[in-house]
Amino acid sequence: MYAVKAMPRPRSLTPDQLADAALAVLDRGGLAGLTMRAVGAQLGTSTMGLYRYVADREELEGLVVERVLAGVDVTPPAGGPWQHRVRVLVDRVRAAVGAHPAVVPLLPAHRHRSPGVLRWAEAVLVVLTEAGFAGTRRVVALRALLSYLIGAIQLEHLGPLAGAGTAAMAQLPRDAFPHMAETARDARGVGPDEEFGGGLALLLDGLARQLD
Amino acid sequence: MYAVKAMPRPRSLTPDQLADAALAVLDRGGLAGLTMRAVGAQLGTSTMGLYRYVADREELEGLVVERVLAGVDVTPPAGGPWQHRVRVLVDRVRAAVGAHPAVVPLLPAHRHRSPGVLRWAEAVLVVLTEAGFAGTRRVVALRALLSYLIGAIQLEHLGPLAGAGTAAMAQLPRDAFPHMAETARDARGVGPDEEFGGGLALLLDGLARQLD
DNA sequence: GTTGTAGGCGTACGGCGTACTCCTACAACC
DNA sequence: GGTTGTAGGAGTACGCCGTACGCCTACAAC
Repeated sequence: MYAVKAMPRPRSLTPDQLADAALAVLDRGGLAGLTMRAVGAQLGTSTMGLYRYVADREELEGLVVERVLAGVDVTPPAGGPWQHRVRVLVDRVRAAVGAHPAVVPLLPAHRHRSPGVLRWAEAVLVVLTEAGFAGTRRVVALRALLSYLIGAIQLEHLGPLAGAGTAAMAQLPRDAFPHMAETARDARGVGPDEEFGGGLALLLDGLARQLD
Repeated sequence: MYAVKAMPRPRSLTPDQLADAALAVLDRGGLAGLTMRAVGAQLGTSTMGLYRYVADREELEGLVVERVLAGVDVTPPAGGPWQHRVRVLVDRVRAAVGAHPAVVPLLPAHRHRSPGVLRWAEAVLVVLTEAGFAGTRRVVALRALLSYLIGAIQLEHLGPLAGAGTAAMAQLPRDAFPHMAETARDARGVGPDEEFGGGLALLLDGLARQLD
C-alpha cells in the first residue's frame, strides 16, 4: 500500500442534501420540472456540479425514490394476525408515496435497485414466513403483493376512481357499455382508502385460503 | 347551413398508419427512440407533418398504446367458471403487451383514456356481473384486477423475477436479509407465467370467497 | 379555369442532458 | 509554513428534443 501523497478538497454536499433538494424540486414542479439545472439552482450550485455526485439524471431519480422510501418504517408490526401485519406494511408504503405523489412515475423503474424496497420486502417476508408461507408460495405471495401495491398506487395517482375518467365512464353510451356506466355510478361512493384496502383484502383472503 | 365553398386537400395518412409507424419505431428503438423526428422519418414525411394528426407527442403515445390494445380480443369467453373467463381476459392483455414490451412504461399514463381499455373493462364486468358481483364489490373487484394487471406487467418487464435483481438479492448478506436471500433462491424455479398466474389466482380466490 | 382551404415542409427557438476544460481550494507532506 | 497533487466547482458548448410559425402547394368545389 502506497503512502497517500495528498488528499483532495472535501465534498461540500452530502447525498442526503442532494436527495432533499431533488425531492423539493420534484414536489414543487412535478416530474417535468425535475431537471439537473433546477436541482443545481435549488442547491445554489452549478448544474454540472451535480455530476460529482451522480453519474446521470437517472441516478438522481433513484436517490429521490430512495429518499421517499426511506421514510417507511420497516419494522414488522409485532402482534395481531398476519393479514393485519402485512396490511400495515403495505399501507406504510402507500402513505409514504402519497406524501410525494410526483414520484409515482419513477417507482417502477427504480424499485428493483432500492435498498429501501429490499428492507421492506424482508419485513414482509418475515411476516409471511411466520404465517406459514415458504418456497414457491412465498415467492408468489411477495410478488403478488408488490404487483398489487405498484399497480394500485399508480391507478390511484394517475387515474383515480374519483377523477375525470370515472365521470366520463358514467356517461358512456349505455347500450354499448351497460356495465361500465353502472359501475362508474357505483364507484362514486367508493373512496380511495376503501378501494385500496378492498383490493388488498381480496389478495390477503386468497393467501389465507392457501394456508388451509 | 351554409354551402361549402371549397374542400381541402385530403389527408394522406390515416391514424392507423401513424400508429403503426410509431409502434415500429418504439419496437425498434425503445421509448427513448420514440421521437417525432424518428416517426416522421419512418413515414417518409417531415417531422412537423405529424402535427397535422396529433396535437403533441403525448397524443402520439396514446395512439401507440391504443394500437397495442386494439389487438386484444374483448369478447368474453363463452363457457366455464367465471374465474377462468376472467383469467382469459386478463391473459389476453398480458399477451398483447408482451408482444410490445416497450409500451409498458406508457400504459399507466394512457390507460384511462383508451377506448380499448374501456371495451376490455366492459367485458370483465360482464363476467363479474354474471358471476354475482354488483355494487361496491364489483367496483373494487374491477379496480383490484386492473391494479394487479398493471403492476404485474410492470414488474415482469421492468424487473423480472428471472433478472439481475433476483440474482443480486440471492447474494444479499444473509444476516441482514435472511428471508430475501432464501426467497430469491426459491424464485429461480418460478417462471413468469407461473408467477403471474399464481398472483392472479390469489386475487380470484379472494373474490370467490366473497361470493359465499 | 378559378378559388379557398388545409396539407406538406423547413426553419428556428428554447430547454434538456451532459462532455469537456479551466481554475481553485485544501489536506498532506517537507 | 510553504509546496504539491488531487479532486471539487464553474462555465462553455454541443447535439438532441418538442414544437411554434410561415411559406408554398395540391386539390375539391364551383
